[in-house]
Amino acid sequence: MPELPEVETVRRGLEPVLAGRRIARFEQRRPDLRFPFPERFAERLENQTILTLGRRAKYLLARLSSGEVLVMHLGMSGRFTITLPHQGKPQLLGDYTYDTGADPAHDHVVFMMEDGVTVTYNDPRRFGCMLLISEQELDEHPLFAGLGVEPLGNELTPDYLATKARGRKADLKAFLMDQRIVAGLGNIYVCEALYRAGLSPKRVASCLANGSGWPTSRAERLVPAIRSVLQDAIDAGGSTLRDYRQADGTIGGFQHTFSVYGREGEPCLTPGCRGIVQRIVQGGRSTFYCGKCQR
DNA sequence: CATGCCCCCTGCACGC
DNA sequence: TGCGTGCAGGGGGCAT
Repeated sequence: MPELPEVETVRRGLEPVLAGRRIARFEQRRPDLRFPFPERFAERLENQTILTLGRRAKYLLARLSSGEVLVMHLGMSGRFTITLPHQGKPQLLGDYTYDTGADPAHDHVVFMMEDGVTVTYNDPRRFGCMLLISEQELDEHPLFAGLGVEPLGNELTPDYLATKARGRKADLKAFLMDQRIVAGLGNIYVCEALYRAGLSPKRVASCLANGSGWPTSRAERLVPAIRSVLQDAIDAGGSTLRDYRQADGTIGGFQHTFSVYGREGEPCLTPGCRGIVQRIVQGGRSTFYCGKCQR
């Protein structure tokens, strides 16, 4: 799944075809994804103009002229495909060129914009979701109320991490995976950030604070590690695992830059380190790290 | 409140 | 070729 860099990449890909455009028709092909689709979903979308396409954590937020916000999450396998209209040919829903290689059986939702551009949401595992929430209620909605800081914003500081980590018994991996602490990190980028910071994923989270609650040098290292790995990934257009593609059909390249993720048994890339990347399981999910240079 | 585990679902790689 | 197993980028819900 798309973690923050992939969602941001998708947002940037969709923005030019969605923002400022009216949804002419909307097609919903099944009753639900992770949650049931909203009541009267198509009615509430059709003829609305998408004012802006934003992102919070791993959620895409399409602000509509009606005052509602279309909230979209890609889960593990969600993706969008943009299809341009055939030249000189009326573009009808269901009559579009499918160009991603994805199984059309999992095309659950189709947006047709006023200019004939089609945006299709495909999600084999259906862990994604779409919700309509009024703009006023967005911040108080259960999905958003508890979210932690945006890692690329100004609020992620060593002080913040130390405050949140103080007294925590969970390990660093679980702490950073917790969306209530830092919103948008996932399995890949937590592993990569901990590598960049030289911190073991098994270390207790409270090691980010000292006895007085002030940040330790570990917290000081972790902040730039998180920021840089996310920014580098965004700059590379996200990571492409299996058949994930960007909204415009091109493929992100950050997976070629992974230092530890998916590299079990391979040599650590830290200059001079003779360690081997190992895979362990934490909270039921794979963690990759070098036990030699990540302490 | 914090923590850990299960589950939702499909596709794919692997070993036999 | 077929089949069983384990694994996959998330996160809600529940028991403890």
